Amino acid sequence: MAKRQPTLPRRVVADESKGPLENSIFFIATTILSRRNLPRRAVAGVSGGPSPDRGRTVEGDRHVDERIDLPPAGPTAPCGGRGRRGTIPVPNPSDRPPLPMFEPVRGQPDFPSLEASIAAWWREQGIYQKSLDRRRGAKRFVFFEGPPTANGLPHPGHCLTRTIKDLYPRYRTMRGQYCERKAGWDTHGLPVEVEVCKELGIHSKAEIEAYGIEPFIHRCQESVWRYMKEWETLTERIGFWIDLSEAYVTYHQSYVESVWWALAELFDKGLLYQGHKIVWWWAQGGTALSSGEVGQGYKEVADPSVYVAFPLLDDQGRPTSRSLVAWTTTPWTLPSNQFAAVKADLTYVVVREVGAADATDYVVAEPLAAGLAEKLKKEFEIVERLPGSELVGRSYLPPFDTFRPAGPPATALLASGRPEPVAWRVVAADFVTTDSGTGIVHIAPAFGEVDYTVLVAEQARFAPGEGPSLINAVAPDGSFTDIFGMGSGRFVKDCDRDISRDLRSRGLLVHQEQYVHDYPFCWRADSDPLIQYPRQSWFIRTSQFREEMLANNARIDWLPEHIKEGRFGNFLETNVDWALSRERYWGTPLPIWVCEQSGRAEAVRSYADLLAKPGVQGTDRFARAKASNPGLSDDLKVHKPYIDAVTYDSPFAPGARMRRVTEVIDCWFDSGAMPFAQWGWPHSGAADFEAQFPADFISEAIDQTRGWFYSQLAISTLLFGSAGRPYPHPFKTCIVLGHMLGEDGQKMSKSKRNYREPAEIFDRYGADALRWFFLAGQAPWTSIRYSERAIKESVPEFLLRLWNVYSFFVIYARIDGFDPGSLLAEPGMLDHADLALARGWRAVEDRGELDRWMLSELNAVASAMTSKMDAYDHFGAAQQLSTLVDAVSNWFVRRSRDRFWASGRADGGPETNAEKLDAYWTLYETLLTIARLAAPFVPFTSEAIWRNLAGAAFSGRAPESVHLTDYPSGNVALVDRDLVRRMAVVRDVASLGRAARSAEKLKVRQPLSKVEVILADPRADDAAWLEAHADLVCDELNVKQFEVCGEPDRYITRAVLPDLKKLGPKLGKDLPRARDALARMDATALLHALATAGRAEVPLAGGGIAVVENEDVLVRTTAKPGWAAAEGPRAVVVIAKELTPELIAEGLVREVVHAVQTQRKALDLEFTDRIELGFETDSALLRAALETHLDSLAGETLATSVTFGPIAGGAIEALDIEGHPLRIHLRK
RNA sequence: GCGCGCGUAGCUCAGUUGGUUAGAGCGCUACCCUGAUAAGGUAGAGGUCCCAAGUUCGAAUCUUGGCGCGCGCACCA
Repeated sequence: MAKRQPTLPRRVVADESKGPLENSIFFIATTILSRRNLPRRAVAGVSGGPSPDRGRTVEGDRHVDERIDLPPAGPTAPCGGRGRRGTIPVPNPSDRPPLPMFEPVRGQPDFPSLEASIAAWWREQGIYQKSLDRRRGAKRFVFFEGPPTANGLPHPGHCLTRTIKDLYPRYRTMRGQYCERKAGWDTHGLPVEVEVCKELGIHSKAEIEAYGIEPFIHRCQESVWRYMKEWETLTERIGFWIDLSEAYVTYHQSYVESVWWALAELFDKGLLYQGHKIVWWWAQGGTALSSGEVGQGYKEVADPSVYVAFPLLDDQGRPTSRSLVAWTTTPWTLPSNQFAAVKADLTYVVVREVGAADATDYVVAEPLAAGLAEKLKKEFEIVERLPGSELVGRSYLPPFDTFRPAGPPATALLASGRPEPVAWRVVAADFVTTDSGTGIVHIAPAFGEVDYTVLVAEQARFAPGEGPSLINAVAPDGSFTDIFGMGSGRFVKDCDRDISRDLRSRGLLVHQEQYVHDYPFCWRADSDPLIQYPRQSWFIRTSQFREEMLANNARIDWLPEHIKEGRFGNFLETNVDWALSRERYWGTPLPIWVCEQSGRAEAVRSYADLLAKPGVQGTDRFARAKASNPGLSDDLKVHKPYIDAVTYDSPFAPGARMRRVTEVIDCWFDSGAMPFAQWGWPHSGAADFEAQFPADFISEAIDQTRGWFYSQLAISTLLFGSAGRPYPHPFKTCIVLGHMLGEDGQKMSKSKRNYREPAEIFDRYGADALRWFFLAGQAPWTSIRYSERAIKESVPEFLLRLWNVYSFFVIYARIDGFDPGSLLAEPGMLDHADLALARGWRAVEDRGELDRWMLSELNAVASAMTSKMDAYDHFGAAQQLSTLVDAVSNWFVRRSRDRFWASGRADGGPETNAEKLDAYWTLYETLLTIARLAAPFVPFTSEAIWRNLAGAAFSGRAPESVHLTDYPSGNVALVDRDLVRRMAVVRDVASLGRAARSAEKLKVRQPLSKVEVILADPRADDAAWLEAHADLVCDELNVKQFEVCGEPDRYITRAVLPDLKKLGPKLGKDLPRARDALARMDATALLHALATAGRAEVPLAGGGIAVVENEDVLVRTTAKPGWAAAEGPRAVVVIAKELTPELIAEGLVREVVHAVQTQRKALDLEFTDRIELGFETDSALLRAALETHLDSLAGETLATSVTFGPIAGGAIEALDIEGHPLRIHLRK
C-alpha cells in the first residue's frame, strides 16, 4: 500500500510584492511548488533561454528562492507556506548556452515544403547514389520497374505503385542489400499513335498514310516524351528513388534489338508462325489485338438482338412455309451467313400460331419454344417434334442474297463423290446450347472463331477445291463492300437498324429486342467496337507451353496468394496463342524478312545481323533523312519506314530479294522482354543481366495480370525454360495491388472528377501523408478508396504524433542543454552500442523502469517490423510502428514529464540530473530508432528528424541521411518481456480506473480516497510489482491511495474457465462438461490446488474425470454489484466512491481552478500573465473550500491576489460549481 | 454464364493456424490537460460479423447454398 502524495500545483507565481492588504485580500507571494524534488535552479534567474518556439522573454519570471511568509490575516487562514519552492523552466535568453545543438522545431510542421527541401537536398547530395555505394558488393536485391507509359499523365494509381516500388528497395538497402533501381519507359504502341492522331485530327490508317508514315513516326517519337516532366516531378515528389538517367526505353535501338533477338529465337524454334485466324479486329485502327488487349476494353452495351426466319427449302429447292428461327446480336453478320447449326441430339419442334391460318411454321429447339412464344406474345401449338439430326442437311434461304444466286441450291462434290449443296444448309455442331436464343445458330464463318471451325470442317468433307470458300461482305476497315449494296461503304454496326428494317419488310424478322451484354471495344479508342474478322497474323505458340508456364507460376510468391491459383492461374489454363503482330506503324518492327519469290522467311537478330546480309540495300533511306534532319534520333533507323526500305539478296531463290513483312508487334511483348532488353542483352550487358535476373520483387496493379505479369512469364518461359536456368520465371515475389477507386467508391474517372490530382495532395498534405495512407491504411491488394478525407486523417494519427514527440524532445533538449554531439565523440550509426560510449550515458539496467520499458517496446517492435517486412507485410509493420509511436507519445513522454521538468540540467555538467539525462538518452535513442524504422515508409519526415537529431547534433560526424543507416532489427537483450506485460497491466489499470470513474460520474478532477485493483489471475506475480507503482496509478487516477486488494472476495467473484485452445484438443467432446464442472467448483480452492499441486481433477457430470493442469485454465474476474468497479480481462479496478468533505472541497477548488483557466483562455491571456481574482458566492461550503485551498488555487491560476467580493474593472463570469453559485471577477 | 475477390460499428478498414468480453482510426457524446497549446489526452455510446444450412465441444474465421457489390473471363451465336 502506498500513500498518495498531495497533489501539488505546478505553476509559479511572480515575486512581485504588494503592500499590506485589506482584510479580505490574501496576498500571495509564495512560489508555489511544482515538484516534489529540489528547486529546479539553484540560483534565481537561471532558468534558461526563451522557449524556442515562442521566442519571447517573460518579464518578472525570475525564480523566487526565498520564502515570503504571509501575514496572518482575515477570517480565514492564510494560504501558502506549504511545500518547497520550485520553478518552471520558463527560459531566459541571457543564461542559456548560446549554442543549442538541435535546430528549433516548428510545432506546426509544413510537411509539403519540408519535403520539397529534403528532395532537393537528396538531389544535391546524391543521397540515393550514396545509399547504393555503401552496399556495393553486397547481396543483390533485384527489382524490376514495370515501365509506365510517359505518354499519359500520371494519376493516383501510379502514386500507389511508386510508393510500394520505393518501399521495399529502400528497406532492403537499409537491411544491407544492394538494390539498383533502373527506370524504364514503355513507348510503343497504339496509345502513342492514338495521341498523335488526335493531335493531327485524323483517325484512319488511310489518313495516316496520306499524312506520311515518316513524319508520323517522328511525331510519335516526340509524343512519347510529352509528359516526361510530369512523370519526373511525380517521381521525385513522392520520393521514389529510381535512376531515371539510365532508364531503359522500349524504342531505343538496343532495346529493339534485344526484342528482335527474342523473336528470332522463337522463329528459329518454330514458335513464331503466321496464321489465318479469326481475330479481334480494331477496324478503325486496322489491326488485330491480343487477348490481353481485348480484355482491357469490355464494356456493357445494349445491342440489337434479332430473331430471323430462314425459310427451309423442299427437295426441289423451293421455299416451304417452314422457317428455321436463328438468333443473333450482330445483325450485320447476316449478309455473310453461310450455314445454320443445330445440335443433333436435341429435340426441335415445329410450331404454328394458334388460330392464324396462313402463318409460317417456325422451327426452334423445344426447350426454347415457350420463351419465344412469350416474347412474341403469341400462343403456339406444336405441329411436329423432331430430333436435330433430321434437320441436318436441309437447305434454307439465307436472309440476304448477297452471295447466293437465285434458284435451287448450288451443289458440289463431296469427297465421297456425292453432290451436296455447298452452303446455306443445316449442319450439326456440338457447341449449340439451349442457354439462350433458339437452338439454331446462324453461322457466319468470317466473324466468329467457332463459325470458322464449321467452315473448315465442311471444307474437309468436300473434294479438294470443291468445298465452300469463306464469304465475307465486310472490308478490313469495317465497312460493307459493294457486294452488300444496302450498307456499302458504311461501318457495319451502323447498318444494324437498316438490316432489321429490311428483314421486317420481307417478313423475315420474327422478333427484335435489346440485348445487354459485355462487348469489347478498343482499349485506346473506347468508342470503337471491335469485330471478329479473318486475318493473316503472326502468332507465338504460347499454348504449347501451358504446362511450363503453370509450373513456373507455381514457384512465384504471389501476394495475395490467391492470384496464383485464381486469376493468373486460370488465365494460364485457358491460354491461347499470342496474337503478336500489329498492322500499325509505331512499334517494334517484326524482324522477319520474306523472299519475294519463294515466300520463305528468316528472322534477323540485330541491325548488324541485317547489315551483314548479302546485297543489303536501302540503309540510305535513313541516312538521307538524317542528313536533312541532323536532330533525328538514330534509334529510328530500326523503325518504320526506314527499316522497311532495307532489303537483301534471298538465300532461297537466286536473284530474288528479301523484304521485311510490314507488321510491327504488340507492345506488351516489349514490356515482357524488359528483364533482358533493358540491358540490350544478349548483344550487350551480359554481366548486368546475369546479376539481375530474375527479380526478387516486382509490384503492379491487378490489371497487369494479363499484361506485364503474363508477358514476362510467357517470354521467360519460352526463351529460357529449357536453358536450365534456376528460375525460368522472371520474378520471385509479386505484390499485386488492388484497384484504386475515386472518392465515391466508383472507378476513378477524369470526367467525373471523383478524385484529387496527386499534385494537389502533395501541396496540401505532403507525399509522406499519401505514402502512409497507402501503406498503413489497408492491405495493398484491397481496392483502395482514394479519398482526400482519408489521406488528411492519416496525418495526425501518425505523422503529426511522431512530429509532436520529436518537437517536444527538441524543445526541452535545447532548454536543458542535452547535446549528444558534445557528449559523444564517435557517434557511429547511433546504435545502442554507439550511444553507450557517451558521457553521462547510463546502462539501461541502471535506468528507471520507464526507460527500460521504452527500450523494450522499441526493440520488440523493431524485431517484429523486420520480420514482417521480410515477409512483404508492410501493412502489419506499419501498424506496429503506429502503436510504438503511440506508446512513446502517450505513455513514455506523458509519464516522463516530471523528469523533463525536474531541476538540473542534461548537459553532462556539474548541474546534471542523472534521471533527467536518462530520460533524454532514452527518448533520443527511441526517436533515432523510430526515424530509421519509419524511413522506408515516410522517407521525408524521418529524414527531417534524423537530420536534426543526428545530423545537426554531430555536425556531420554521424550518417548524414537516415537512408544511409542500417535498419534496426531489434536488440533482444534489451527486451524485458515481463516489464512490457506489467506495464500493459498498469496502463490497463489506469484505463479501467477512468472507466469506473466515468461510470460513477466521478470526474477525474474530483480526488478520491482510494482505488483498489484485483488482478484476474492471482497466480501471476504482478501484484507486488503493481503495488510498487502506486504513485503512478495515483497520479494517473487522481486518488490518494492505491492498493492491490487483499480481500478480493468483497468486490469480485472469480471463475475458473478452461483455456479452450489448450483443453479443446485434450478433451474434445468432454469439453462442455468440463466447462460446466469448472464453473460449479469453488474457484478459490481449485486455484489453490493448481498453485500447489500444479494439477487438479475435475469430476465430470455423468462420470469420468478430467485432469486439468495449471496452464489449461484461465481466471475470469467479475465485479460484484454495488461497487464502483470496472473489469477488464486482466484486472478489476474498484474505486472508493465515498467522498469526504475534504475531498469534496478539494474537488470544488479544482472546478474553480478549471473555470478560471477557461476564463483566462477566453480572455486571451498569456500563460504567464498574472491576474487578480474576486469571488462572490452565497455558498458557505464553496467559500470554505476556496479558503482552505487558496494557495494552490492562486498558484494554479497565477493569481497575485484573491478577494472575496467584486473587484473593479474585471471580467465577470457567473457560474454554477457543482450546484454552488459563483461569480468570478478576473482582472489582469 | 464461368472464375476470382469482397460483405465486420454511422464512415474507412484490421481481425494472424477455429477458442472464452470482435478491434483501430474518423465522426459523435462526455471528460481531462492547458509548460508539445489554434495542439494533446482519456473514456463512453455504437455490432444480427450479409442470410441460411452444415462441420465442430466451439465458427466473424472452415464447407455448401443463397443475396449484394467489385473485378476478370468469353463458344454470350
